Amino acid sequence: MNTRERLIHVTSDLIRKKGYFGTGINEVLKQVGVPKGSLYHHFPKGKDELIREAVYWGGENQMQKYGNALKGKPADQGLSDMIDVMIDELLNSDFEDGCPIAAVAMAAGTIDDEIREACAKVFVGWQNNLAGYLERRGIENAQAKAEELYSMFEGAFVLSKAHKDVKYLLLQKKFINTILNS
Amino acid sequence: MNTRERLIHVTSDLIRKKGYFGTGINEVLKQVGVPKGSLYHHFPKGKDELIREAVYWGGENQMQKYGNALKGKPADQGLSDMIDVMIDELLNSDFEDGCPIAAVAMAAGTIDDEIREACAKVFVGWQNNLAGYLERRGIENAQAKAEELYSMFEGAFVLSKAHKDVKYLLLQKKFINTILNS
DNA sequence: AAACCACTAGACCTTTTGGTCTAATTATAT
DNA sequence: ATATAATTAGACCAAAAGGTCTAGTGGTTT
Repeated sequence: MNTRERLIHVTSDLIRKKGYFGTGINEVLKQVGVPKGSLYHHFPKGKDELIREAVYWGGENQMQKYGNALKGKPADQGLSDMIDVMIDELLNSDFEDGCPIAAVAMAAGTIDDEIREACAKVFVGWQNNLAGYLERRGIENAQAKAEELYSMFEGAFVLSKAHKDVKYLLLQKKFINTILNS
Repeated sequence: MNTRERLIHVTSDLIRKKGYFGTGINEVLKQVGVPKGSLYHHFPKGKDELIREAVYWGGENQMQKYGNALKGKPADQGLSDMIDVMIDELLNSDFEDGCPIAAVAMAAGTIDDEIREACAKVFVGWQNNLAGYLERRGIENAQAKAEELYSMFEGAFVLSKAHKDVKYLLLQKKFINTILNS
């Protein structure tokens, strides 16, 4: 893997744990093992550009994980497995890895607006992807339901991380059909 | 208002905008207009102690706002008005003011665990408060529904802030009765 | 008045932050 | 082989971070 990609991957990992302000350029450099010059060669605009790319990459990476969980399953089962993806990420990281986008999005309004837009685009991409999936399974109001499901999951992700307890994500499973059949 | 309270209020305002890492002691000091000595007199353990107190105060302050919105109304109307509290906060701050707890909670696992616990306690307090409210209105499974509603609202708060668009919070209103009657 | 207390004041310290800049190196052409 | 471009290397910088420490101020209490 090349330097540029490694910088993005490490940054993506850090921002999901610590957000925009908590992610330092020097820490990224140390983890990747490259000097400053490399970073500013690949990302001339510095930290903001790096974080923006990490948001996009983290978003696509996560969408693939969700896609794999959904693929070829009935809606309720697919969504339940999607929740398991989030649960596993929390458990496998001792509750450090939350949503790869949310921690940065929280600082929206106080940081570069292009980064906020990147977060928003990722969220929309996820929602549209899920809406298509639901539509293909004949579910009505698929777009609104996809948006609602992501609201629920996003909130439960935050609460489960804060409590170091996956119960909030597990609770979502009980409401999947409530939403799908509403 | 005394110095200690002003420090807490300003810190609470800052952490809801920028989270734990984005909130600097020097900025708090500048906004309150007091020197370092005052801060370390009132909060000998420094930043972490100040943030913890700000989390608790912000949590109680927010619960009061929610309580006022709910008070003396049927459940669906109360919850709808509670959502309006969040919407107003976003609109009145040009989408800078999100949940007063979530931005700090996102960094849980990488910061002082007592702060994470403070966030968790605030969330539980909110949920219990809402559960009691629902129970008093004869709603079954009040605790689970209260937890679910907060998951939904918390997620929608994040998404609406990221999009600079209150549509996600507005969408929650359409699902209030879906949850209450489930 | 004297002692004591809570609090303010801010200089100062170390470490870290994001960023710039110049040299050296490595690939890729020709 | 040589010129050219891409990349790495890291010293260096100003600003900001969180924190410590000593003086001083102002009000109570005795």
